[in-house]
This record gives sequence, structure tokens and C-alpha cells, in this order.
Amino acid sequence: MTITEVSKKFGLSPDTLRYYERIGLIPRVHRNESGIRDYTEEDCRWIEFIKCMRDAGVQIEALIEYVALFQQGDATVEARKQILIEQREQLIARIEEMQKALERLNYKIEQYETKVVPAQNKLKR
Amino acid sequence: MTITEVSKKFGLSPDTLRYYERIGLIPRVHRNESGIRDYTEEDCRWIEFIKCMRDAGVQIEALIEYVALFQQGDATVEARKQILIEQREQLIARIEEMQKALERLNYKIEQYETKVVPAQNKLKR
DNA sequence: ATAAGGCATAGAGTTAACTCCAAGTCAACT
DNA sequence: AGTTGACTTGGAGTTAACTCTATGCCTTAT
Repeated sequence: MTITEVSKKFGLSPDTLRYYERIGLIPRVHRNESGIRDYTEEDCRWIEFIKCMRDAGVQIEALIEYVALFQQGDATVEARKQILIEQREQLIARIEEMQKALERLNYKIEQYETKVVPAQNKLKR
Repeated sequence: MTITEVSKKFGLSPDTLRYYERIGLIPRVHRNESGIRDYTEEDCRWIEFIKCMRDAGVQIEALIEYVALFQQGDATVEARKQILIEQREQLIARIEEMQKALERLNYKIEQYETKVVPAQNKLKR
């Protein structure tokens, strides 16, 4: 697959794909004879995984480390697992924050719906 | 309350509190005779609300607009409600993205725990 | 064979959201 | 009275994560 195809497939710009590769957020992509990127199935799986994590707000730093460890082989299995566990904890914490905000928004919207002007509004001069 | 007290109470730096006020993310804070911020209960409620929203990733732009409308009074009730609804939708979408990533992390960690080396790893040269 | 279009790289520029800095004011101790 | 320390402002600097630009190389249609 060409970079343009991959770009469309995953909704990431070619610039972003090149950038991800440059900083080691995805392993080095396969090239053809003239040095042009020719993404394999595996390259695509990496991109999809990374996109999923990035969309969820997982920090690039942690992912770069994960990819680097991955490329160092089986000796790093435990370290990789720890990174995933750490990121999972952070993700859970963020989801909880968001649930709190969501409940708050639900409550506020409900107030507006029942035409009850919120307390803050009343106090406001 | 002084800015330092509010800073500690909400875990936002004084710089951030001043910044939020400057850009209209919170309404202008009450001052004493010598121009020094003296946060009222209401100021604090705003800060707490904004912090909750920001922690959940709600965009500053939307919040600034909300605050601005708020200060324009009751005529803007409907517009404010629409902003909240829009932000709620975005929040729900983001939570869903994060749930997906979480499931994926759970799966991957489980793989590591059962000593099954992930498929990607096997394919990797 | 030449012009166009896609891709390459290195490095500069952008954006959001802070965070820091310099210079100055003011109340409260010593 | 002078020093200290928290506060003020306007504006510059930082960081993360892209995004764009300049320059140049291939391949392909004319």
C-alpha cells in the first residue's frame, strides 16, 4: 500500500504517517527499490493500534518506548507489559474524570430543560 | 480567598487562574480595594466547574463562549444549552474511543499474562 | 524526452494551553 | 524607614503534536 492509501484508510495525513515513523512511534515502514514507502499488512496493524491509542489520548512518549522495546525482542516482554498496565491505569482514570464531567453536563442540561435557571445564574449580578 | 488559596484548593497554578480569567474562561474575579483578587464563593464555583470540564478535555473555546453567553443574561439560555449539548456529544464520543482503547489494552495485557506472545510479535522478524 | 504528479527528506512553522519573566505596587514586619 | 514577600500586569517562552515548506528524485502520460 502507498502512503496515500494508508493515509485515507486510517484518516491520518501522509505528513503524520511520516512523522510517526520518524519519531519511532511506529516501526520503520517497508520501502520499495526506489525508497518509497510500501506499507505491509503488519505496518498497517501497527498504525491502526497506534491510532487507536492516540485517539484515546495515550501519550506518544509511552508508545514510542513500547515500540522500541518491541523491536528489541522477547527479553522486553515484561517491560512492555508494564507500560501497557501503566497506560491502562491512566486511561481508566481519564475515563472516570470524563464520566464525572458527563454527569455534570447531564445535570446542567436537565436544569435548562426544566426551565430552572441554575443557581449560579441566579446569584450572578 | 486569595489566589494562592484558590490555587491550592483546585490544584491550578496562580498563573493558570490568571490566564483563565484573562481569556474569559472564568468571569472576572472580585478584587479588593488595592486591586488584588479576592475570590468569592461564586468565583470558586466557576473555577471548579471549569476545572471539571477541562480535566475531561472539553475545549477551552466552547467554555469561553459559554461563559460569555452566561454574562449576557437570560436571553442566551437556549444558546448556552446548545453548547452544553454539543459538548456532551463530543464527550460521549471521546469516552467511547477510550473504552475501545481500554478493551484493546486489556486484551493485550491478558496476552502477556498468559505468556502468549501477541500475533504481531510472531510476525515481526 | 519532457512535463506532471507522487513521493522523499530536513527543517521551519503552527496551535493550544499553559508557564515563566520583568518590572512594579502594596501591606506588613524589623 | 526599609526590606520582605505576595500580589499585579503585559508579554515572552515552552511543550506536545502535528503541519507545512523547500528542494529534489522517480515514474508515467504526452
